[in-house]
Amino acid sequence: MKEKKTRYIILGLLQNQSLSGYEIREIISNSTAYFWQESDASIYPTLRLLAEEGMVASSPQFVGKRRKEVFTITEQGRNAFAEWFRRPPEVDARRQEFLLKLFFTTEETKDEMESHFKLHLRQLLTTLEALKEIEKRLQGPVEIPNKGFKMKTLKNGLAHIQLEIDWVRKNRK
Amino acid sequence: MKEKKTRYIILGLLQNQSLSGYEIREIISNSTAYFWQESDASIYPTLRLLAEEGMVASSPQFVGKRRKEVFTITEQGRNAFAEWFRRPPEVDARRQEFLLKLFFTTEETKDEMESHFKLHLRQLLTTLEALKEIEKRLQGPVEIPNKGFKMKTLKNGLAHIQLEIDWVRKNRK
DNA sequence: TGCTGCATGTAAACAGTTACATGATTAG
DNA sequence: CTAATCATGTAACTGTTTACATGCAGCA
Repeated sequence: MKEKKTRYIILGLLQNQSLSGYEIREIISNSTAYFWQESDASIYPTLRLLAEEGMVASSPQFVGKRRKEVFTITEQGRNAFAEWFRRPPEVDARRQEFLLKLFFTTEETKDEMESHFKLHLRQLLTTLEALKEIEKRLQGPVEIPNKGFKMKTLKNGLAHIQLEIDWVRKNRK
Repeated sequence: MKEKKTRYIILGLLQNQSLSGYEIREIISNSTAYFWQESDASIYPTLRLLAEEGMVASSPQFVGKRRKEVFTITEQGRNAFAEWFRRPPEVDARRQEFLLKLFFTTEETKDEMESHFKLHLRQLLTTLEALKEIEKRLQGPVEIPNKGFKMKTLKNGLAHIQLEIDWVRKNRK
């Protein structure tokens, strides 16, 4: 029984504030993307779907002349979110192409793998920086509801990234 | 540019040996599934596709009276695999429902999250055991081509699982 | 004038999963 | 005899991505 998970990150973000599709995209891509990604194009259709189902209500807002469609969660939406939250999280399908390539590495291809290691490390360091940025923001005086749990989520990411960096440094050569 | 990745794990497994669809399924579900999963139903159609493309050749084999369709990689298949191997691994779409729920936890829902932690821990311990089993097999005297790289892949998994277990133990309560 | 960022969307294609279906063989 | 395992498959669905498309506003 598969079911569109995109719904829940949207409903989750709408718990504490009304947001436009664009704002949701922004939040996802620079704060939750490290543990939950969505492609840009998936936001708008899902918002429309949620609106049709009565999970969110939309109303146009204007900043100057620029129109924005702002979405607010409804009581029904809150219930659907709570119902999802209670369900045990599904184990996520692991598909790590980097490890698949490592697994299939041979004496003949180990130099190619070595270059994948290099790239992997660079990407990890970039991600690490990004996460540290978020950490700074989160540690700052900003008011964020349920900061503690968001911090825990972040720390989990930081720990895995740091482990992976150490592992890469030990295993490449 | 998305492209069926299922092809490559199949081609990879066929590098050193000819296998039937069923055997491929078995290998995936009890040895690579920890970093690369495939649903059972995806194997057979992909094998047929690969056969149509000339990447694999199939020939019926009989064990007693039982028919088995055994697949062998072709030169073309080896080239396609090598070409894939050289390409930089794509960053995998992270979608960790457990973390998404942690991120959205509030004072009101923290008990529910606690029960998710419990289940998560149990699942981690099960996975840890399974990985240790594989480790034992791998450390044994069995002849496995390019053992070293397979061992590295495994150790990576073990390290992350162990980290996650420690993290869970620190963060639940 | 042209570029960047804000803002919203659609159509088509594709990958992957679920659920179902079938039958042979072997071990207890 | 019957349950488990070996063995192979398909149809339908659905979630997701890719690529494309549009237009306004502000700034240099």
